[in-house]
Amino acid sequence: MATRSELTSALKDAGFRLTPQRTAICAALAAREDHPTAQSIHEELKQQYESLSLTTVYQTLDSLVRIGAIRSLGTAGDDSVHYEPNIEPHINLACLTCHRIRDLESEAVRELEREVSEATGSKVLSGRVVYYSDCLLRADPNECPFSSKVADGTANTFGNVEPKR
Amino acid sequence: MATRSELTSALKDAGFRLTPQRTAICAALAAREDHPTAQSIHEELKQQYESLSLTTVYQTLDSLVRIGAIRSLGTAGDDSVHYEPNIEPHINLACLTCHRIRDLESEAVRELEREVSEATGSKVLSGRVVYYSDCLLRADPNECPFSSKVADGTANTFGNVEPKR
DNA sequence: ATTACTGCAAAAGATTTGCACTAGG
DNA sequence: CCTAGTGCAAATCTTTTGCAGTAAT
Repeated sequence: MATRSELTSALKDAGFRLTPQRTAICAALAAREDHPTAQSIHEELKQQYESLSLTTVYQTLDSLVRIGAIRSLGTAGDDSVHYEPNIEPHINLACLTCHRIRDLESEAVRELEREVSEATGSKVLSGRVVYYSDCLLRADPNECPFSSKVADGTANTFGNVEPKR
Repeated sequence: MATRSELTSALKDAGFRLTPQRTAICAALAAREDHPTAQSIHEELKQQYESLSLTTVYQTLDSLVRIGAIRSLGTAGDDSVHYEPNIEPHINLACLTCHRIRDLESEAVRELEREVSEATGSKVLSGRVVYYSDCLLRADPNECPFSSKVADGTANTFGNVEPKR
Protein backbone atom coordinates (compact mmCIF):
# COMPACT_ATOMS: atom_id res chain seq x y z
CA MET A 1 0.00 0.00 0.00
CA ALA A 2 1.36 3.37 -0.97
CA THR A 3 2.13 5.82 1.80
CA ARG A 4 1.38 9.50 1.64
CA SER A 5 5.02 10.41 1.17
CA GLU A 6 5.51 7.80 -1.54
CA LEU A 7 2.71 9.42 -3.47
CA THR A 8 3.88 12.98 -2.94
CA SER A 9 7.45 12.01 -3.79
CA ALA A 10 6.27 10.37 -6.96
CA LEU A 11 4.56 13.58 -7.98
CA LYS A 12 7.57 15.69 -7.11
CA ASP A 13 9.94 13.35 -8.93
CA ALA A 14 7.75 13.54 -11.99
CA GLY A 15 8.12 17.30 -11.98
CA PHE A 16 4.78 18.26 -10.44
CA ARG A 17 4.64 21.03 -7.87
CA LEU A 18 3.69 20.09 -4.37
CA THR A 19 0.60 22.00 -3.36
CA PRO A 20 -1.44 21.61 -0.19
CA GLN A 21 -4.30 20.23 -2.29
CA ARG A 22 -2.17 17.54 -3.84
CA THR A 23 -0.65 16.64 -0.53
CA ALA A 24 -4.10 16.30 0.98
CA ILE A 25 -5.29 14.11 -1.85
CA CYS A 26 -2.23 11.88 -1.53
CA ALA A 27 -2.79 11.63 2.21
CA ALA A 28 -6.42 10.70 1.68
CA LEU A 29 -5.50 8.05 -0.85
CA ALA A 30 -2.88 6.54 1.41
CA ALA A 31 -5.22 6.48 4.38
CA ARG A 32 -8.16 4.86 2.68
CA GLU A 33 -8.70 1.16 2.67
CA ASP A 34 -11.30 1.19 -0.08
CA HIS A 35 -11.16 2.02 -3.77
CA PRO A 36 -12.28 5.64 -3.87
CA THR A 37 -13.76 7.67 -6.69
CA ALA A 38 -12.91 11.30 -7.37
CA GLN A 39 -16.22 12.29 -5.83
CA SER A 40 -15.65 10.36 -2.63
CA ILE A 41 -12.18 11.84 -2.15
CA HIS A 42 -13.60 15.28 -2.71
CA GLU A 43 -16.41 14.74 -0.24
CA GLU A 44 -14.00 13.49 2.35
CA LEU A 45 -11.54 16.34 1.97
CA LYS A 46 -13.82 19.28 1.56
CA GLN A 47 -14.73 18.99 5.22
CA GLN A 48 -11.25 20.16 6.16
CA TYR A 49 -10.34 22.00 2.97
CA GLU A 50 -13.62 23.56 2.04
CA SER A 51 -12.15 25.35 -0.93
CA LEU A 52 -10.84 22.16 -2.55
CA SER A 53 -12.41 21.78 -5.94
CA LEU A 54 -13.53 18.61 -7.63
CA THR A 55 -11.56 19.71 -10.65
CA THR A 56 -8.33 19.57 -8.73
CA VAL A 57 -9.16 16.12 -7.40
CA TYR A 58 -9.76 14.86 -10.92
CA GLN A 59 -6.56 16.41 -12.17
CA THR A 60 -4.44 15.07 -9.37
CA LEU A 61 -5.83 11.56 -9.67
CA ASP A 62 -5.19 11.67 -13.36
CA SER A 63 -1.60 12.78 -12.81
CA LEU A 64 -1.05 10.01 -10.29
CA VAL A 65 -2.38 7.45 -12.72
CA ARG A 66 -0.21 8.79 -15.51
CA ILE A 67 2.95 8.44 -13.47
CA GLY A 68 1.97 4.96 -12.33
CA ALA A 69 1.60 5.86 -8.67
CA ILE A 70 -2.00 4.69 -8.45
CA ARG A 71 -4.23 2.71 -10.80
CA SER A 72 -7.55 3.36 -12.42
CA LEU A 73 -9.88 0.38 -12.15
CA GLY A 74 -12.82 1.65 -14.18
CA THR A 75 -16.34 1.54 -12.85
CA ALA A 76 -17.91 -0.99 -10.52
CA GLY A 77 -21.41 -0.91 -11.92
CA ASP A 78 -21.86 2.72 -10.93
CA ASP A 79 -20.75 5.33 -13.41
CA SER A 80 -17.65 6.57 -11.73
CA VAL A 81 -14.09 5.50 -12.01
CA HIS A 82 -12.60 3.87 -8.95
CA TYR A 83 -8.95 4.37 -8.09
CA GLU A 84 -6.55 1.94 -6.53
CA PRO A 85 -3.86 3.25 -4.19
CA ASN A 86 -2.44 -0.26 -3.85
CA ILE A 87 -0.22 -0.92 -6.82
CA GLU A 88 1.00 -4.29 -5.57
CA PRO A 89 -0.19 -6.80 -8.17
CA HIS A 90 -3.47 -8.36 -7.05
CA ILE A 91 -6.97 -9.17 -8.22
CA ASN A 92 -9.95 -6.89 -7.57
CA LEU A 93 -13.41 -8.33 -7.09
CA ALA A 94 -16.15 -5.82 -7.81
CA CYS A 95 -19.73 -6.09 -6.69
CA LEU A 96 -21.98 -4.55 -9.31
CA THR A 97 -24.71 -4.09 -6.73
CA CYS A 98 -22.98 -2.40 -3.82
CA HIS A 99 -20.21 -0.98 -6.02
CA ARG A 100 -17.51 -1.97 -3.63
CA ILE A 101 -14.26 -3.60 -4.57
CA ARG A 102 -12.37 -6.20 -2.63
CA ASP A 103 -8.70 -7.08 -3.02
CA LEU A 104 -7.70 -10.66 -3.58
CA GLU A 105 -4.10 -11.75 -3.27
CA SER A 106 -2.77 -13.61 -6.24
CA GLU A 107 0.58 -14.91 -7.33
CA ALA A 108 -0.71 -15.38 -10.85
CA VAL A 109 -1.06 -11.61 -11.31
CA ARG A 110 2.66 -11.20 -10.86
CA GLU A 111 3.16 -13.69 -13.63
CA LEU A 112 0.71 -11.70 -15.73
CA GLU A 113 2.69 -8.53 -15.32
CA ARG A 114 5.83 -10.37 -16.33
CA GLU A 115 4.05 -11.50 -19.48
CA VAL A 116 2.93 -7.97 -20.25
CA SER A 117 6.40 -6.56 -19.69
CA GLU A 118 7.82 -9.11 -22.04
CA ALA A 119 5.21 -8.51 -24.72
CA THR A 120 5.47 -4.74 -24.62
CA GLY A 121 9.18 -4.54 -23.97
CA SER A 122 8.78 -2.26 -21.00
CA LYS A 123 7.88 -2.25 -17.35
CA VAL A 124 4.18 -2.43 -16.57
CA LEU A 125 3.07 1.02 -15.58
CA SER A 126 -0.58 0.55 -14.89
CA GLY A 127 -3.45 -1.80 -15.37
CA ARG A 128 -6.64 -3.22 -13.97
CA VAL A 129 -7.48 -6.77 -13.05
CA VAL A 130 -11.12 -6.74 -12.05
CA TYR A 131 -13.69 -9.51 -11.89
CA TYR A 132 -17.28 -8.47 -11.44
CA SER A 133 -20.35 -10.35 -10.39
CA ASP A 134 -23.62 -11.22 -12.07
CA CYS A 135 -25.77 -9.66 -9.39
CA LEU A 136 -27.71 -7.57 -11.87
CA LEU A 137 -29.56 -10.69 -12.96
CA ARG A 138 -30.90 -11.44 -9.53
CA ALA A 139 -34.43 -10.73 -8.52
CA ASP A 140 -33.65 -8.49 -5.59
CA PRO A 141 -31.42 -5.62 -6.57
CA ASN A 142 -30.61 -4.97 -2.94
CA GLU A 143 -29.02 -8.32 -2.52
CA CYS A 144 -25.25 -8.33 -2.50
CA PRO A 145 -24.03 -10.53 -5.33
CA PHE A 146 -21.32 -12.24 -3.40
CA SER A 147 -23.50 -13.03 -0.46
CA SER A 148 -26.15 -14.37 -2.79
CA LYS A 149 -23.79 -17.01 -4.06
CA VAL A 150 -23.45 -18.48 -0.64
CA ALA A 151 -26.32 -20.91 -0.32
CA ASP A 152 -25.50 -21.94 3.21
CA GLY A 153 -25.10 -19.43 6.01
CA THR A 154 -21.51 -18.50 5.17
CA ALA A 155 -20.61 -14.88 5.75
CA ASN A 156 -21.12 -12.32 3.04
CA THR A 157 -17.86 -11.49 1.34
CA PHE A 158 -18.52 -7.78 1.60
CA GLY A 159 -20.74 -7.48 4.64
CA ASN A 160 -24.04 -5.70 4.41
CA VAL A 161 -24.05 -2.57 2.36
CA GLU A 162 -26.56 -0.54 0.45
CA PRO A 163 -26.38 -0.28 -3.29
CA LYS A 164 -25.79 3.27 -4.45
CA ARG A 165 -28.28 3.23 -7.27
CA MET B 1 -14.35 -15.85 -30.26
CA ALA B 2 -18.09 -15.92 -29.88
CA THR B 3 -20.15 -16.55 -32.99
CA ARG B 4 -23.32 -14.74 -33.83
CA SER B 5 -25.47 -17.72 -32.98
CA GLU B 6 -23.69 -18.32 -29.71
CA LEU B 7 -24.57 -14.79 -28.69
CA THR B 8 -28.19 -14.96 -29.84
CA SER B 9 -28.62 -18.37 -28.21
CA ALA B 10 -27.23 -17.01 -24.98
CA LEU B 11 -29.81 -14.24 -25.04
CA LYS B 12 -32.64 -16.61 -25.86
CA ASP B 13 -31.58 -19.07 -23.19
CA ALA B 14 -31.51 -16.29 -20.65
CA GLY B 15 -35.12 -15.49 -21.49
CA PHE B 16 -34.61 -12.49 -23.73
CA ARG B 17 -36.70 -12.14 -26.88
CA LEU B 18 -34.91 -12.37 -30.17
CA THR B 19 -35.47 -9.17 -32.10
CA PRO B 20 -33.89 -8.13 -35.38
CA GLN B 21 -32.03 -5.41 -33.54
CA ARG B 22 -30.51 -7.80 -31.06
CA THR B 23 -29.62 -10.25 -33.78
CA ALA B 24 -27.89 -7.50 -35.71
CA ILE B 25 -25.95 -6.39 -32.68
CA CYS B 26 -24.86 -9.95 -31.96
CA ALA B 27 -23.79 -10.37 -35.56
CA ALA B 28 -21.81 -7.16 -35.45
CA LEU B 29 -20.09 -8.20 -32.25
CA ALA B 30 -19.19 -11.61 -33.62
CA ALA B 31 -17.85 -10.14 -36.84
CA ARG B 32 -15.65 -7.50 -35.31
CA GLU B 33 -12.04 -8.06 -34.52
CA ASP B 34 -11.68 -5.03 -32.33
CA HIS B 35 -13.12 -4.04 -28.98
CA PRO B 36 -16.10 -1.91 -29.91
CA THR B 37 -17.95 0.72 -27.94
CA ALA B 38 -21.72 1.16 -28.01
CA GLN B 39 -21.27 4.15 -30.29
CA SER B 40 -19.13 2.30 -32.78
CA ILE B 41 -21.58 -0.59 -33.01
CA HIS B 42 -24.39 1.87 -33.53
CA GLU B 43 -22.52 3.74 -36.22
CA GLU B 44 -21.73 0.54 -38.00
CA LEU B 45 -25.26 -0.82 -37.91
CA LYS B 46 -27.29 2.26 -38.60
CA GLN B 47 -26.09 2.17 -42.17
CA GLN B 48 -28.17 -0.93 -42.77
CA TYR B 49 -30.72 -0.52 -40.00
CA GLU B 50 -31.23 3.19 -40.02
CA SER B 51 -33.90 3.05 -37.37
CA LEU B 52 -31.67 1.29 -34.85
CA SER B 53 -31.35 3.42 -31.77
CA LEU B 54 -28.34 3.92 -29.61
CA THR B 55 -30.53 3.13 -26.63
CA THR B 56 -31.14 -0.36 -27.91
CA VAL B 57 -27.45 -0.90 -28.49
CA TYR B 58 -26.69 0.11 -24.92
CA GLN B 59 -29.42 -2.12 -23.57
CA THR B 60 -28.39 -5.13 -25.57
CA LEU B 61 -24.73 -4.80 -24.70
CA ASP B 62 -25.69 -4.50 -21.08
CA SER B 63 -27.81 -7.64 -21.28
CA LEU B 64 -25.01 -9.55 -22.94
CA VAL B 65 -22.60 -8.49 -20.23
CA ARG B 66 -25.04 -9.46 -17.52
CA ILE B 67 -25.42 -12.97 -18.85
CA GLY B 68 -21.69 -13.33 -19.27
CA ALA B 69 -21.77 -13.60 -23.06
CA ILE B 70 -19.44 -10.65 -23.58
CA ARG B 71 -17.27 -8.61 -21.26
CA SER B 72 -17.03 -4.96 -20.41
CA LEU B 73 -13.44 -3.72 -20.35
CA GLY B 74 -13.97 -0.16 -19.20
CA THR B 75 -12.47 2.76 -21.04
CA ALA B 76 -9.21 2.95 -22.95
CA GLY B 77 -8.34 6.52 -22.22
CA ASP B 78 -11.39 7.76 -24.09
CA ASP B 79 -14.59 8.08 -22.12
CA SER B 80 -16.52 5.18 -23.50
CA VAL B 81 -16.77 1.62 -22.40
CA HIS B 82 -15.23 -0.95 -24.70
CA TYR B 83 -16.76 -4.38 -25.02
CA GLU B 84 -15.04 -7.68 -25.54
CA PRO B 85 -16.76 -10.35 -27.64
CA ASN B 86 -13.93 -12.75 -26.90
CA ILE B 87 -14.57 -14.32 -23.53
CA GLU B 88 -11.65 -16.71 -23.72
CA PRO B 89 -9.36 -15.72 -20.84
CA HIS B 90 -6.63 -13.41 -22.09
CA ILE B 91 -4.89 -10.11 -21.37
CA ASN B 92 -5.90 -6.85 -23.04
CA LEU B 93 -3.33 -4.17 -23.76
CA ALA B 94 -4.87 -0.73 -24.13
CA CYS B 95 -3.26 2.25 -25.75
CA LEU B 96 -4.36 5.40 -23.98
CA THR B 97 -3.46 7.47 -27.01
CA CYS B 98 -5.12 5.69 -29.90
CA HIS B 99 -7.73 4.03 -27.67
CA ARG B 100 -7.30 0.66 -29.25
CA ILE B 101 -7.01 -2.60 -27.42
CA ARG B 102 -4.89 -5.57 -28.34
CA ASP B 103 -5.38 -9.13 -27.14
CA LEU B 104 -2.48 -10.97 -25.60
CA GLU B 105 -2.63 -14.71 -25.03
CA SER B 106 -1.85 -15.78 -21.51
CA GLU B 107 -1.96 -19.01 -19.61
CA ALA B 108 -1.68 -17.10 -16.35
CA VAL B 109 -5.13 -15.58 -16.86
CA ARG B 110 -6.70 -19.02 -16.74
CA GLU B 111 -5.02 -19.53 -13.42
CA LEU B 112 -6.41 -16.18 -12.30
CA GLU B 113 -9.93 -17.20 -13.08
CA ARG B 114 -9.44 -20.41 -11.16
CA GLU B 115 -8.35 -18.35 -8.19
CA VAL B 116 -11.37 -16.09 -8.48
CA SER B 117 -13.75 -19.04 -8.75
CA GLU B 118 -12.26 -20.54 -5.67
CA ALA B 119 -12.39 -17.31 -3.69
CA THR B 120 -15.97 -16.48 -4.64
CA GLY B 121 -17.30 -20.01 -4.69
CA SER B 122 -18.75 -19.68 -8.14
CA LYS B 123 -17.81 -19.73 -11.77
CA VAL B 124 -16.29 -16.53 -13.12
CA LEU B 125 -18.94 -14.73 -15.08
CA SER B 126 -17.20 -11.63 -16.23
CA GLY B 127 -14.13 -9.55 -15.70
CA ARG B 128 -11.53 -7.31 -17.23
CA VAL B 129 -7.80 -7.79 -17.43
CA VAL B 130 -6.43 -4.65 -19.00
CA TYR B 131 -2.98 -3.10 -18.93
CA TYR B 132 -2.67 0.40 -20.23
CA SER B 133 0.27 2.42 -21.35
CA ASP B 134 1.97 5.53 -20.10
CA CYS B 135 1.66 7.34 -23.38
CA LEU B 136 -0.02 10.33 -21.78
CA LEU B 137 3.32 11.37 -20.37
CA ARG B 138 4.96 11.57 -23.73
CA ALA B 139 5.66 14.85 -25.42
CA ASP B 140 3.75 14.19 -28.60
CA PRO B 141 0.14 13.23 -27.95
CA ASN B 142 -0.11 11.88 -31.46
CA GLU B 143 2.50 9.32 -30.84
CA CYS B 144 1.23 5.82 -30.24
CA PRO B 145 2.53 4.60 -26.91
CA PHE B 146 3.37 1.13 -28.05
CA SER B 147 5.17 2.29 -31.12
CA SER B 148 7.04 4.83 -29.07
CA LYS B 149 8.57 2.09 -27.00
CA VAL B 150 10.19 0.61 -30.03
CA ALA B 151 13.40 2.54 -30.45
CA ASP B 152 14.58 0.65 -33.53
CA GLY B 153 12.45 0.32 -36.64
CA THR B 154 10.31 -2.54 -35.35
CA ALA B 155 6.72 -2.43 -36.42
CA ASN B 156 4.20 -0.60 -34.33
CA THR B 157 2.12 -2.99 -32.30
CA PHE B 158 -1.07 -1.31 -33.39
CA GLY B 159 -0.25 0.09 -36.78
CA ASN B 160 -0.74 3.75 -37.48
CA VAL B 161 -3.89 5.23 -36.10
CA GLU B 162 -5.11 8.61 -35.08
CA PRO B 163 -5.96 9.37 -31.51
CA LYS B 164 -9.64 10.14 -31.08
CA ARG B 165 -9.22 13.04 -28.77
C1' DA C 1 -53.35 -11.29 -25.95
C1' DT C 2 -49.55 -10.18 -23.04
C1' DT C 3 -45.64 -8.17 -21.96
C1' DA C 4 -41.15 -7.19 -23.40
C1' DC C 5 -38.68 -4.23 -26.69
C1' DT C 6 -37.72 -0.15 -29.34
C1' DG C 7 -36.86 4.55 -30.29
C1' DC C 8 -37.28 9.24 -29.28
C1' DA C 9 -36.45 13.13 -26.50
C1' DA C 10 -35.06 14.63 -22.29
C1' DA C 11 -32.44 13.85 -18.10
C1' DA C 12 -28.81 12.57 -15.45
C1' DG C 13 -24.11 12.47 -14.14
C1' DA C 14 -19.34 12.18 -14.49
C1' DT C 15 -15.50 14.40 -16.29
C1' DT C 16 -13.33 18.20 -18.93
C1' DT C 17 -12.41 22.88 -20.38
C1' DG C 18 -11.74 28.04 -20.55
C1' DC C 19 -10.19 31.50 -17.96
C1' DA C 20 -8.75 34.75 -14.42
C1' DC C 21 -6.51 34.47 -10.11
C1' DT C 22 -3.04 32.53 -6.95
C1' DA C 23 1.09 30.56 -5.39
C1' DG C 24 5.14 27.15 -5.72
C1' DG C 25 10.03 27.04 -6.91
C1' DC D 1 9.47 36.48 -11.59
C1' DC D 2 7.31 32.83 -14.28
C1' DT D 3 4.79 29.26 -15.07
C1' DA D 4 2.06 25.67 -13.19
C1' DG D 5 -1.89 24.93 -10.36
C1' DT D 6 -6.51 26.11 -8.57
C1' DG D 7 -11.38 26.91 -8.55
C1' DC D 8 -15.47 28.31 -10.65
C1' DA D 9 -18.92 27.98 -14.09
C1' DA D 10 -20.09 26.30 -18.26
C1' DA D 11 -19.62 22.80 -21.59
C1' DT D 12 -19.24 18.12 -23.21
C1' DC D 13 -20.33 13.50 -23.67
C1' DT D 14 -21.65 9.11 -22.47
C1' DT D 15 -25.16 6.54 -20.63
C1' DT D 16 -29.86 6.24 -18.54
C1' DT D 17 -34.81 7.01 -18.17
C1' DG D 18 -39.80 7.91 -19.11
C1' DC D 19 -43.09 6.84 -22.17
C1' DA D 20 -45.99 5.75 -26.05
C1' DG D 21 -45.99 2.95 -29.87
C1' DT D 22 -44.63 -1.86 -31.80
C1' DA D 23 -43.73 -6.53 -32.08
C1' DA D 24 -42.17 -11.24 -30.17
C1' DT D 25 -44.01 -15.40 -28.34
